[in-house]
Amino acid sequence: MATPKTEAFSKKEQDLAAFAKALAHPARIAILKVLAQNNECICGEIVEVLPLAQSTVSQHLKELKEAGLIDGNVDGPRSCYCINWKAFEKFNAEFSSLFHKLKDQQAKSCC
Amino acid sequence: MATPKTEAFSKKEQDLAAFAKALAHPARIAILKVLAQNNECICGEIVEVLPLAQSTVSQHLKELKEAGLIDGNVDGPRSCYCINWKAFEKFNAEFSSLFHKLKDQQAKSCC
DNA sequence: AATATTTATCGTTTTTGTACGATAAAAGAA
DNA sequence: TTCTTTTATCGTACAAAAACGATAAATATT
Repeated sequence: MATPKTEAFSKKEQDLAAFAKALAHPARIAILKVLAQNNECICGEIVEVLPLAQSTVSQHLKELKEAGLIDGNVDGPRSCYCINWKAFEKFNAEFSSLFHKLKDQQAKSCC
Repeated sequence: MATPKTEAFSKKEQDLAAFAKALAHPARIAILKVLAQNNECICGEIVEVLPLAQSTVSQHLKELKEAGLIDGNVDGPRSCYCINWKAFEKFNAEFSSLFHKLKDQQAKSCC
């Protein structure tokens, strides 16, 4: 079977992996940049900038939203997205923490 | 077509995405933890700890290696892996940098 | 009311990821 | 040399991701 075994790992590991997965595509990193640069974070603007079809961009936005990294509000016929800084910072901190925790544990390199 | 369009993005975006992808599975995060905890980072030890088949672990190790996050030395019939701290720190810094750059750019939230 | 604009969702195709067993390769032990 | 141990790789199967066009839903505009 090729059923993923994500359940077999700790919640923290799962959460961090999910966060990393959300950033694991250049389009989604590009989207975050656009959201930070433009005050008007309208879906259409993102579509104009990225070299992807509208439906594909919408899909990436959905993934970022499900990961908690962005929020989206309906504004008439448009959708306005922006970065969820709280969540973003939390994950950034957890990631840094992993790095430093690992480094502290490392007694001495073996190879 | 469903051919990924990674080439259409900047190198920095691609690199960061590749780094994130390497961490986008709980097993690979777990492997990094084991590598940091044990001085003897033998493949077999990792296999014992993880709930995955030997071939699957070997595959994950390969991905981490290709991402540059770990180094692997052959030691007789065994393989000894350890974290490449230089690469790890570099990516950690770039990731933090992205976060702070985004945050500085954010003039005011719009939604 | 009819039309246009905007975006989410559906359906589909292709590619990549995840997982395993089986086997090959390499080195140590008998 | 033969056998055992260890790990990488191959082949395979299924799952999930990435991409697109088409369409539906919601709201403005005329």
